[in-house]
Amino acid sequence: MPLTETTLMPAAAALDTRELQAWRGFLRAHAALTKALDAELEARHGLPLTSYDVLITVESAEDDRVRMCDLASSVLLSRSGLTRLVDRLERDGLIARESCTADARGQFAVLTDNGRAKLAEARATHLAGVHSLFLSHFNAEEQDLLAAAWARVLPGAEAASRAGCCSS
Amino acid sequence: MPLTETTLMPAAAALDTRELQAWRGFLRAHAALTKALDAELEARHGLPLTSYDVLITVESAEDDRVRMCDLASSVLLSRSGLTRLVDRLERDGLIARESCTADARGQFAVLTDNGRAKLAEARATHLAGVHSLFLSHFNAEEQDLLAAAWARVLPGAEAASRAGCCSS
DNA sequence: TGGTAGTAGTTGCGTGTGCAACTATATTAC
DNA sequence: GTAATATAGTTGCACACGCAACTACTACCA
Repeated sequence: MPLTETTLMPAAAALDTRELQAWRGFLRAHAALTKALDAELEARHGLPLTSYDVLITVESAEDDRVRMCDLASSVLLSRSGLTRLVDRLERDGLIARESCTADARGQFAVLTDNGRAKLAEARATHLAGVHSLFLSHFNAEEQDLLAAAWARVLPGAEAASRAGCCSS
Repeated sequence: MPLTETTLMPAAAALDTRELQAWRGFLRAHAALTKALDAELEARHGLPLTSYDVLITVESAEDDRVRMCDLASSVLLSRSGLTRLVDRLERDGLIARESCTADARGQFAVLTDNGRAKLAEARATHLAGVHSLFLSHFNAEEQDLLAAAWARVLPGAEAASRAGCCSS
């Protein structure tokens, strides 16, 4: 239980209820949304959310192919994590690897026909889920506010996450 | 498309840029924020974010003790995941287990003195991080808007995530 | 040209997590 | 009181992920 006032650190006051609801709501909303969307995609199409993410990223790229390193940063995975994920998608026939002629170190992840078909199925499910569970709660103006909010938060957050530790 | 009621729209069109920024920004912001906050807590106090979450939940409970199952749902972990996490915290001397006299199946996770001390250290770091990376980007009114947004999203999202699949 | 530094991708290993099965206790029905 | 069912917590297992080390290649520089 709360005992003494916080020590002599800067800005160490506990969060007030407004802050707490803004922050913890954000965390809970993310957890619930990703869990629900992942479960739905998995149940209806046997496709985890991360795999869907890869497929849609590849599909939206020029010529249905993306370099592995670009893909990794797009889908928020480490390079090794992406290697393994693409291994699975290749095993399932949804993605193929093609080597890059311009840079012999490079590999492209390329969408196969099966991958395109699977994505066509899954996209409707996923978009409907994102709409009904998230976007439908906001009108256009509110969506703009959210987008603006992330635009303010993201630079600092991504810098801090890359740095490993935010200066202070 | 700012649909007002949750109309069952089948063939969902692709997200427009406003929707995309609201949704993907949310995902990226969460990933970056949790990664940065976790790394900072780990670097400065050797405490992962999930462990911090457990400690603060226990501390804010009556008598510094919480039943395992309540703790699991508070920190968004499965029961088995929580068992293992509490194992680690017990090994590190931050949490102790005490059996529950009222229900012989039950266990309490109890904060130890070391746990309380560690939490006192870590709290300042974490709160400063949450402020600087997230809350500082919003004034009080905007924080209220965010809180209201999560209040709208959460019931449906948590219901869907519990159901396993939100049969649209 | 040769040497050094940097980058792309993969692999070995450790870790944190969920699911399903299990034990032990509680609750309800009869 | 006993049987059927539900719940609390733990354990076995599988899996997805990150880090660090490694190979292969590219880029830069003197």
